[in-house]
Amino acid sequence: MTTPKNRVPTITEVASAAGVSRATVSRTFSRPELLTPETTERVRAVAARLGYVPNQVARALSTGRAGNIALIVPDIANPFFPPLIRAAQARADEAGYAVFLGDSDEKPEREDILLTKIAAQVDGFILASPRLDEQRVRVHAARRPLILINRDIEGLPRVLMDVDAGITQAIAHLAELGHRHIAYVSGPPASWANQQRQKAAVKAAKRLGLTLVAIPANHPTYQGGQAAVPELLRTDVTATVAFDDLVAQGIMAGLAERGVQVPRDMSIVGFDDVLAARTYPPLTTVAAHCAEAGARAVELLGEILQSGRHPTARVVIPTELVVRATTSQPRRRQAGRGKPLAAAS
Amino acid sequence: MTTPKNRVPTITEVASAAGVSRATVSRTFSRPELLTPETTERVRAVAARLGYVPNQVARALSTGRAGNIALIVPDIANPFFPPLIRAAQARADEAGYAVFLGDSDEKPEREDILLTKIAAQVDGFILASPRLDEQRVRVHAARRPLILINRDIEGLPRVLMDVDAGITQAIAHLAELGHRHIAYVSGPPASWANQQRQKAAVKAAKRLGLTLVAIPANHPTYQGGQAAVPELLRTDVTATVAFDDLVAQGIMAGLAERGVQVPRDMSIVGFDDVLAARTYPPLTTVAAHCAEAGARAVELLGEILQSGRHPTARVVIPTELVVRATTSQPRRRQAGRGKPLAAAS
DNA sequence: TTGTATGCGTTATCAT
DNA sequence: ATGATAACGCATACAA
Repeated sequence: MTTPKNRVPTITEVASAAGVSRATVSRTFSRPELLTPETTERVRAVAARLGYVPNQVARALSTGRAGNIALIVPDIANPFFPPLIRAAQARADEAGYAVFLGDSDEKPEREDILLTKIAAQVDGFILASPRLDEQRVRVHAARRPLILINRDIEGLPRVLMDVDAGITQAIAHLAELGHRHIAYVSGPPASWANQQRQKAAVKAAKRLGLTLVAIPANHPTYQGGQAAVPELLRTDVTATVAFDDLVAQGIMAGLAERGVQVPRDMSIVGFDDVLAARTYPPLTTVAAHCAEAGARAVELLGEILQSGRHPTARVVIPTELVVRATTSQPRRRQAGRGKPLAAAS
Repeated sequence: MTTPKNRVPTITEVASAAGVSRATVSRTFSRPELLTPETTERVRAVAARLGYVPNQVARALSTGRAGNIALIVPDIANPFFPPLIRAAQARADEAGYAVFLGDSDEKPEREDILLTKIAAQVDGFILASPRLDEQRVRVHAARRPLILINRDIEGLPRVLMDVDAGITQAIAHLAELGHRHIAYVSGPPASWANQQRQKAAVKAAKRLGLTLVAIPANHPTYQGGQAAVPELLRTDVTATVAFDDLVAQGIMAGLAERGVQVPRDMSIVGFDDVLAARTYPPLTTVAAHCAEAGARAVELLGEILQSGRHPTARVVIPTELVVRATTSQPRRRQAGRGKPLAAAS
């Protein structure tokens, strides 16, 4: 009824139907304070009857403001991102922005392409855990407001996790339980997040007099964690801190396959807290509050877009250890590691 | 170097720099076959030097084609969607489309708003598991090409899962193991997907002479599944088919809390296969191939946009049972349920 | 308070 | 094969 044909009416049709100029219709939707309440109301009524909706494309071309933001992530399917995306989306929505989602598939060059391709369609970018090199990031940031998540580049607005606090708590927790030898199973070496976490782990371990070995997981995935288990078992560690929850989960699976019990034979600590209590046993992990990170990034971007200013804010989100059930005291005899079940008898 | 200032050059600047008309520059990027190879190359060179990128907004306004598609989902954080989104995103990218992501937060009215707000900026929609009522969906579909995922509305192009096949296999599998009383823990009653699955379960159970009780999980989440457990234990079922993997996982957690062992005391079957083997024990589930659904939906939309035709395709993606470790024969004595541990002694 | 006229960057129509 | 020019739908100086 409201829309006789498939086409949505334009501002011109509303104007003539309401007996006003196009400018008045425009103002009705963009700057109603310039109009008499009566006019606005009348125009609104006509517009509603006709099913008129301001054309955002035309608006964008005219004003230079797209009303959109872009969120670019390395892998949507990584459980770290959905909560972040969800929260960002919700905040953007409140602020009246629609969001483009880009998945770079962990490839820096894909990030670069996405960034340039949609630049004209968005007012700003949020780059989550970008793999792109610093120089390129700066180039893009020079064109449009750009917020970084999980990457600390001087001079750019960014939202970070307080990795140090969480990791320190985790290592202290393990030390308190009596662990002396622990492993850090790392994520992508090129990842800033990984470097931060590894560095923090090394520092905390040193301070507490623990030995820490780093074991690479080629990919920050379940499979990556699983694949790291053989090398993990070649060491004599009694506890493992994983790059993230996904890797931790993979490690747990790999251990289970080999009959190594968690936490009896090996304590595990994850990072991110995105699996909640959804592992078995429920995972002890460092909560990174990724949803909050997403929300804060959008807020930051919104402020920049509103003010036109360019504050190089550096938001740090606190992290903290959440102790669940994958950590406990090490077994008495740590000697015969490598064949833990045999050693137990 | 390539970009002296923050602003990207317009077609006019490229034109004058290359000593050609704006039309020629335009053709260089949209219809190069109309130009001499020499001209295209020359213009391209100048454009590259200046850092020119065609402005998609202006393009959209001029052509009516936005070069974008919208993907709307009820909840990004539901593990069913990330693989779907990821696959859709990848396909869209190949076809040169950027994608808007909308999260309706399971609210029909939010879907409605998103749909109308973004309409002008996209060439078509993909609506995954829409909660919106059929009439409204049709209204939107009349304006722009719209593909449905997980919703069967006559006359609209849609991508569905062959729920019947998977559920039938699941029930048959349980029957074969010796289960006689099974439960279906349902998802959102308003959800078409839930109705399909429940219907299929009822039908399959009847055919095999099993009794099936339906137990509601208010929300299709981990918590929802967990909350359904008390009611589940009040019945005398020995096996449960859950609305989806998330609910199944919640049920497993709820059972574990109460000392009910899976699969010894209760067999569990999920749906979707999005948790892979990431539960403990690894979940027996119906694989729904949601990534493929996302990809197919984009392909379908692409075809429609290319051809301008409006084929009301109905793509059905096969599903099949994946047996892992949460299903086994029922315990001998089923009498004293409700306090399964006591009964065991 | 409202109307008039111009421009946003591009494509498409019509010439040449 | 290329150039001139009018849309596309809207916002906004400027005028009234």
